Amino acid sequence: MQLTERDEAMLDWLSVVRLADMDALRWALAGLSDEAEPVSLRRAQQWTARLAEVGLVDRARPTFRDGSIVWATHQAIGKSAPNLFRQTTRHEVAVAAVSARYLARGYTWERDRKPAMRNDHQADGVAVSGDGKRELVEVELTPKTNDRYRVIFENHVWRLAREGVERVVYFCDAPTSRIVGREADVRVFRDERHRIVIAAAFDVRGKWVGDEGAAWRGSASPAPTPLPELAGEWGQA
DNA sequence: TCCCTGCCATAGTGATTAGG
DNA sequence: CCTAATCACTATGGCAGGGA
Repeated sequence: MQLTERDEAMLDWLSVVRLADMDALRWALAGLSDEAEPVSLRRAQQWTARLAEVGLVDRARPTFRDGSIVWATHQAIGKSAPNLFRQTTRHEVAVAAVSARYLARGYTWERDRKPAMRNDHQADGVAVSGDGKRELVEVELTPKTNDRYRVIFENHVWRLAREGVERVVYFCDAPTSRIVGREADVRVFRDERHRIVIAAAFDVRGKWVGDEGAAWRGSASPAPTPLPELAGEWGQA
């Protein structure tokens, strides 16, 4: 087996997101080949098969109804295999789905920094565009308590103002998007509100159903995918 | 039914080797 | 030395089979 640059980039990415489903792999494989459209499901499965054969990735189907979950093995990245039965697994798979779509848009993906102070908040990921603009990415499939939102949005506003963060983007299911949108309306100053973008991109089971692109349309930065205004349906929920 | 897998044929690419 | 044939891989998609 010949390990290509893209294979290595994929393993690096899996090292960051830990888990991904086949759909996320389709986007990540495209993004790391500088392509904007996802590769076929078949292709993603075969990529997985190719790397699984030499022990660099492993996969499982925790519930047979859903697709496979793929992760990089200890041999590949020096991290132990994830526990697929934790509560947070669904969330991690969703984060990977979002992350992979950022890759396909030419962003790179990083883990957010560890909380630096009391009341600090660590986002699910940081997407960095080609010209270095950073946006915090949150994936929320269940609403948090109001009190949590107070702390979190204070932190977002701080980071927008002080840490050079361009935008904060939430990817939610529809009910959660409404709640997050309402919180953002209340807690973020009017003239900063447009820098919090909320997309209803998942169904309640955590499957991506979003309009590919909606969440990027409000982009505050011109690159890499300059697009006009945020579509209304994603806006104030 | 949905989803994954194996097997198949085909095409493109880059490296290596045989022939002139 | 240059070109062409060959080889090893990867990419893509069709189709049948199998499990829950």
